[in-house]
Amino acid sequence: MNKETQKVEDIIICPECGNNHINKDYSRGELVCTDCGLVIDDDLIDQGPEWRAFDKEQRQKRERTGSPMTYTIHDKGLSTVIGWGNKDSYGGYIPTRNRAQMYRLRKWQRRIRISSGMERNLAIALSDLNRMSSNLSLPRIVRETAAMIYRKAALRNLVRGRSILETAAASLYAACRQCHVPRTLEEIAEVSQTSRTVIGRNYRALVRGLGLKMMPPAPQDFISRFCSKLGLSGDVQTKTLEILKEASGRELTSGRGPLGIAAASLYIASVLCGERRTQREIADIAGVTEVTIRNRYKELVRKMDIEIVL
DNA sequence: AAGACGAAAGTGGTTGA
DNA sequence: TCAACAACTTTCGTCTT
Repeated sequence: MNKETQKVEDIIICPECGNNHINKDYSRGELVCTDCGLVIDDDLIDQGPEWRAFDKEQRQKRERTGSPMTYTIHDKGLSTVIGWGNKDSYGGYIPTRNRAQMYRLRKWQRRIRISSGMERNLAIALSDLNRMSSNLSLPRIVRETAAMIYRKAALRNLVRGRSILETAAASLYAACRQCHVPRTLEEIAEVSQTSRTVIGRNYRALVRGLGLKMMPPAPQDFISRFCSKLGLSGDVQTKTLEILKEASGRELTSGRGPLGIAAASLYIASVLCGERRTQREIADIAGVTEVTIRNRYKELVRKMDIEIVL
């Protein structure tokens, strides 16, 4: 089909004046005859996207429905933005002499959007949060939780006097734990350009200041991740969880680092299932030392009457 | 040769006076 | 502010597979 025929097919004749100067105004959903001004169809449906998107980025740019409300944008993605087209709300063009005024309006709109110090603070923090959780490929729910925690912290003036980045990292750590997708302090530190110690300190301040009820991380929560990193089967995972259940039933887990417990039970399970990994391999993944695994697993084996043959 | 073992000293953070 | 403290790490020589 060449351009010529396509053009012909698109012509709509105005029933009022018989001309074909019809203007489709998708932004207002109207078919208007530019000669006599008759609105032919005010219920014009914009059928499907007139654009094509080849990748996610393009689609995000072109999609007309906005994102759902989210805590990860500092104004929850709900603020008004003055559009850039030089048209007024009736679709008419804005005269040149008013362009400067429009420009100033847009400028102030932007400034109001990120006005107070807190808004600015939030904007920075949330972009940090986003970057860090991307690097850790954390699920959306964790990002939202982290953003919410940071928001609360900001509202309670817990950020002033602290580094935004550190507080953001601490929020993320807290969110991970709350959502039962724990990351170690090391892992958070890794992507946050700060130290484990500092994040830990800020985290504690956060918990105290917001009255968050945080349970110590459960060893169970680490298992699936460690297993997949070690290339261990579901059997091992199941076995590990069994061991952990038994161990916590016998009060063998309290007062011990959950990472050490997780690593030790994983080691035991890997041996029992005939998919043995060395203490060193597991230690590296879990972020503890072989010695800790050794101490924990000896203890578990002794107190739980597990027979282990290396 | 690699892995497991365990003793001993060191580390960083918490707690309580 | 400081010392005691528990959990964990580092280090290293020895034993096991």
